[in-house]
Amino acid sequence: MPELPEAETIARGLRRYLVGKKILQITARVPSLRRPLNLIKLRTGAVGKKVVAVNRRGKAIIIELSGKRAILIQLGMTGACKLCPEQEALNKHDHVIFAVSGKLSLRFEDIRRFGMLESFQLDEEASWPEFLKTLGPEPLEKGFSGEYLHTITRKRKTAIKTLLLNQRSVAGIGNIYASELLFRAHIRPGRAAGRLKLAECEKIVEQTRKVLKEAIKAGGTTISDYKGVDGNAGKFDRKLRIYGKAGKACEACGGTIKRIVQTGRATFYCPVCQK
DNA sequence: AGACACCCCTGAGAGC
DNA sequence: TGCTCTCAGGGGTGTC
Repeated sequence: MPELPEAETIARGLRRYLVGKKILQITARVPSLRRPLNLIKLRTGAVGKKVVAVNRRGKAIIIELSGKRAILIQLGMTGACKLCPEQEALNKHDHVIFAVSGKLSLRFEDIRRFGMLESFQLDEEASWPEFLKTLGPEPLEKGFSGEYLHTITRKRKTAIKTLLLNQRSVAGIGNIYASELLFRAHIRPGRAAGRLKLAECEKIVEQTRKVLKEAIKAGGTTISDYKGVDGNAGKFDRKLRIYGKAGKACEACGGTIKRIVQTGRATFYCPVCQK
């Protein structure tokens, strides 16, 4: 499900209600998500601690706690964080429940269980989840520039879309926005990354920023099951120009939108507009 | 090193 | 109605 804009929307929602609250207890209703849940480590790291901040890194949400502890939440394909009154009935796929002061309940719901929850020490990089250590620059920050993209792509034969999906290149771009931003940048997803000119890399960076910012404004994308902390769906799906539109007319040129598969993931593009 | 295929899991929708 | 098949926003692992 969630890419950067969805994670950002969730992080903002959590921040608003969670900062200053105390984690009272953590319970799990399944033994594992993507990996076995280390409930003991989660509890030792978080129970009794106060929420200091809620941040986002790429597609992941980081709940910062007192004592420099933190919880990393990776949403996977179908993960969602919901905040509700503690007495509210549990849903079938509410897998991990955080009891929070003020009679609140933070619930991690995840139909496909591709998500991950990990506890770590913020000021000890050695304790960080591997995923965090290797994550590329934030696409909305200065580190992600045309020059950066140009540099890391030299001699790379990988398709540009595949490279953008790799979280080590840049953090937070997922399958939907990868198609959308390449459409807006007029670049074919199958182009060898190493053959892109500096000006094209700049265009990609510019359109990445634009599309992500627009999506954050709209509260994320809803394909089927994305929800914000309050259960509200995002509205960006109404703004998608290319994703999921195979066989339909390109809004820019009227040409027919194509669907291809790259490393097992669907890609959509306009063969006329994108070179 | 880097580029893939495959796997984890449930549910929705299409087609028969 | 109910079966079977395909597909789905992520990312870790193993193999060539």
